Amino acid sequence: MYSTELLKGTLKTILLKLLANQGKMYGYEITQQVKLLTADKIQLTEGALYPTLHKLEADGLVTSEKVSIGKRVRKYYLLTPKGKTATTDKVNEFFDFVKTLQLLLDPDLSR
Amino acid sequence: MYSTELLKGTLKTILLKLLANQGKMYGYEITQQVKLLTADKIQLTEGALYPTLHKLEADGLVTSEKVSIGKRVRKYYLLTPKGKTATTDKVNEFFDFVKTLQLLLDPDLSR
DNA sequence: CAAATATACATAAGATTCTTAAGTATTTGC
DNA sequence: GCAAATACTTAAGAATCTTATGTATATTTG
Repeated sequence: MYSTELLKGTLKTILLKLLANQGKMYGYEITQQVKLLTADKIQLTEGALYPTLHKLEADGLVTSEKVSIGKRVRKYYLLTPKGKTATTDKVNEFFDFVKTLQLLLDPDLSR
Repeated sequence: MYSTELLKGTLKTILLKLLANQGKMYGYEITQQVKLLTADKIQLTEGALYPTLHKLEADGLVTSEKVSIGKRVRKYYLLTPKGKTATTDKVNEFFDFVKTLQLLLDPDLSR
């Protein structure tokens, strides 16, 4: 587990990219996928996840559809066209940022 | 320039590593170095920088010494032993985090 | 030489984003 | 049947950033 201050600023990017890869996902599924894919190193908390999903929806990057499973309701999220563009932009920006940070944090690698 | 939410969580790491590389630096010098080394892509704001330096000092990771330049006073910061350990830890943690995020953001690279 | 720009630090108000916590309810496994 | 897992929501508080303001000295430039 990381000192989660690192997660700040990358949560939206993670969510968008997962949706881009998987088509559609619901909140709980996202937490499990992230836990699995990162070998427990990143564990999303509900208090961060759900408000962020709502924000993405409010910003028009995702839409949601409710699906009843028995008496329970799952809320699936999927990317809008605007969301697809945003995903590419944000992922690129992240890797660019990392490259830039390497100039500061690891001068040997950037020679 | 990046959507600065990415900077969150990495500012302390940047400051510590710069001090580790350069021995000692003062605030304004840090802003200029970062601007230069990142080709203007990262520009630290004073409102973020100075409180963070104060925090690092309060946490015992750096000490400061004031140096008079004419009538003006520069405040140099330098790492404590505790700060040196923290620098290594934080830089390692950052690169580990990036590696983990690649599992999520760029599945092709992690095969 | 006056005005603009650069150097240098500090801090407060507000915004954003996270953690922690509490609440509600259904389903599965033992 | 009871614990754990599934599933979503929201509120209070903490942390970290931006924007803005304040103060002051030094240098550059027209």
